[in-house]
Amino acid sequence: MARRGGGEPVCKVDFFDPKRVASVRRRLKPDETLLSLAETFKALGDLTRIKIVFALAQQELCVCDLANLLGTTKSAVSHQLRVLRNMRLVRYRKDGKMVYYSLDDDHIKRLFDEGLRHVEEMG
Amino acid sequence: MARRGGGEPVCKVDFFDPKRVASVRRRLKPDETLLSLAETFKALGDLTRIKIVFALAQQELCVCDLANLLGTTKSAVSHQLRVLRNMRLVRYRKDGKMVYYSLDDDHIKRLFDEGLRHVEEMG
DNA sequence: GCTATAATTGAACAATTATTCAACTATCTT
DNA sequence: AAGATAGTTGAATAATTGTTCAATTATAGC
Repeated sequence: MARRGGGEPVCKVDFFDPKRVASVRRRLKPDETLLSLAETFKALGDLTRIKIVFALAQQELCVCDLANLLGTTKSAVSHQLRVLRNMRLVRYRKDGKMVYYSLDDDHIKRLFDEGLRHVEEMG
Repeated sequence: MARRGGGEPVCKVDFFDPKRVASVRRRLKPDETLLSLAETFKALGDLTRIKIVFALAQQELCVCDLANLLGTTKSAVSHQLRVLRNMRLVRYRKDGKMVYYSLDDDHIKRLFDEGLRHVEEMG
């Protein structure tokens, strides 16, 4: 998001179908819900994080495993895991010094698979 | 993405489980596929675009309708529609001066609904 | 207590992004 | 042909984002 200036937003629309618009507006979910939804998708909208999710869909892994798999640092992975944690996409358990991550629930795998199907049928 | 400097990437990982990592790496999809997937999710990862997708899931709308619904300009909507078009999330048909947009296929609706279910169960 | 290792965190910076504005194309009406 | 309207596009800019580096926390073994 990136609004400019401070002026009030002006709707430069010349013509629209009030019936169509009203009908959709009535069914529109609250901003709060849609924002959470957008943020969930955004959390999946990065190559590194998608790889993390794919990997965790196979099996539980520690931060070191992920860093090695992705060829990056533990720090970078940890930062990205936080994004996924914030959106409740992954969970973790501690075992001594290690922290093992896994997908939070089956929704995530279904979401991932549904997206993959779209991409693979896109050609 | 935002790499800094020019040095070669260094893997600062001290220890990892080679068996686990190798097993996951073997099943990892090609970068190209995962990048498309990430970009698809990224296209859905914005409040304005999520609202557009939600609206189009209800019914076909023209750019003016969308601009009015979202309280923004046709220009802003048009820019965002291009992002969605690029990822084949929406299609359009022209009718005179008007351009009517709709969701490209049922995958999109399922993807959206699956995400919504996750968010609404998140609490 | 001391050292080593796993992971997290905050600051900094380059890259990316969303909206605005202005200019433009295309289509309809007269 | 001229004027009006629907939509697209490019440039500019403020905000956001991902990785790196350095410092820190927490646990294990000696």
